[in-house]
Amino acid sequence: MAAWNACNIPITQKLRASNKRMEMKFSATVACRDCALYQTAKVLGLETPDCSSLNRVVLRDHPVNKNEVLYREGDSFRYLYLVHSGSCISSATILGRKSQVMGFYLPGEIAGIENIGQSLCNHTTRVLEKGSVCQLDFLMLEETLKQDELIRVQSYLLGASAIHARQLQWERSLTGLQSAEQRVAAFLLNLAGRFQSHGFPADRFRLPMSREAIADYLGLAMETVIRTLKNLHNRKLISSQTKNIEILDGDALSDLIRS
Amino acid sequence: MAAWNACNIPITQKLRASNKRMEMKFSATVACRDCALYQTAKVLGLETPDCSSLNRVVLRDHPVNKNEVLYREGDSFRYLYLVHSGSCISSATILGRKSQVMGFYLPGEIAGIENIGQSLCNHTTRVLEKGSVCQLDFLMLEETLKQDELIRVQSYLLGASAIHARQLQWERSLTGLQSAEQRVAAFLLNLAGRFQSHGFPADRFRLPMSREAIADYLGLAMETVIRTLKNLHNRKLISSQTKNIEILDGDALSDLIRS
DNA sequence: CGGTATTTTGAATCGTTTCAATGGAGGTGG
DNA sequence: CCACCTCCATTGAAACGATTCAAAATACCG
Repeated sequence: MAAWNACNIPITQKLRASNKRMEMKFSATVACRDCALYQTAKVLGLETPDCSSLNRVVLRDHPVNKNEVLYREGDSFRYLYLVHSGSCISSATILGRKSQVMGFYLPGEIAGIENIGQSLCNHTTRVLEKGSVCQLDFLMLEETLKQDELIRVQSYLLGASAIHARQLQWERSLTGLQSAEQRVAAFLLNLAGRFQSHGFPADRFRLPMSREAIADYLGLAMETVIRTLKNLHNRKLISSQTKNIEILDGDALSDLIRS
Repeated sequence: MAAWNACNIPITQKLRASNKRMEMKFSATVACRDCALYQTAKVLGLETPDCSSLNRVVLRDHPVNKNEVLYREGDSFRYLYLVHSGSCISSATILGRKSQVMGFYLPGEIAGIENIGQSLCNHTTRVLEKGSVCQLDFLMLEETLKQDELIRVQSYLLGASAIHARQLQWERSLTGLQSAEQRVAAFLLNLAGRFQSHGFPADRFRLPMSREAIADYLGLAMETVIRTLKNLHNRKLISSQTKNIEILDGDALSDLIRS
């Protein structure tokens, strides 16, 4: 299926190619605290199993429930949330309008990364599917970590931030896709690529978000999203039953976007 | 007219509030080289009239002609272009499609800022209206500048990069505006705010770009942009004759977006 | 003052939205 | 374990708005 879009960079492997990616269960499973700490250290590029210095930075590995708010628009920015399992949705009120869905955070991605470089949060992020997140104290980072750890973690976050900027640029280019079919196809391929880059199967996944959220994200009406998915299903490009998606012909989906 | 959108931060004043903004002529005027160097130094936050160290970083103040290409998609990223006069348009081929307009650079803004943190250019930027730009050698920065100069320039660029990210986020939210009228209104207000933040009048300006470019940028057909402008003109919200725009009722335009 | 590129206008088509009503899934409590 | 309730997904039909295609008018540049 080649590269589906320009945004699918494995965050967890960006800076350390030799870093064996951790295995994450897709459904919500609350790992033991020590294990979570260890996983987080690995993700951040810290090899030492002795990650005692992380104890003050990684505040907690935290089970989260549906609709729980991680941070709210206007909050002062301090924490990052590494999504271990479950998923999140972030929205913002830009242009003075009603809140619009700005993006989704899948397992392996970092909620709050969009705030780096700013003092206030500009999104509201809430939990879509219950799971667990690791809360990192961004301010504490600089004070606590050992010099070499700090550099590694910082460069990791810088990389993650660049990845987020690319995702944003990709989203911005959705405006150029006029037809609902193209937008939905692009959306599915983007999700597939992100799942893949975090170690999950690309052609078979469960949509964490509602049809309404997809519609808002893509700038379409909910009914249009539904009809488009059904149409793609009937043409055997995908299999779609409620939240379960299977990509049957990724190349054809790519062609849709290009035409 | 209050704040029109969340992206209107005076780049030239972001980090140094006490920095008197330089006067720039709107139409193309090629300043003498020394003068340009001095202006550039001021914009970057360097007070010393002795900016000899800038000589190796600011390669040249360079008159540019319409359609001239500053950098091309895939080029290795090295230079930033401070737009002194004239304006630029940047486009990219995302999602494997035909090139899409991704944004515009007005006088006082920095073309190439979107590449910071990446090794390759991901946009193609060309000149819309002839003018002059200052070419900065981004790689040379670190090697050449004195320590305190380097820090000041770097933090300036970081701030500019954050501003670009906010503009990108604003553009991303265009997807949420369904009607052509809302998109055009948002576009005009965004332009007005950017002109204002760079020291130009907000309610009376000349569109640097063609109707076709606006249409591509907003994800509309060119004819729709024309008809929408005409409609806003007839309703006396704006005055529009070819490239000359006057905003007659900014509040009403804001209301359009909100409704 | 030409010649070209851009802007403007009109009319028909197409696709998306909207509104309204039905169907189904998941969660809670008896 | 089932009934119930609520939220979410689905379907249909009508209306609206943007696109498309084609032609004319106007601006811009050398």
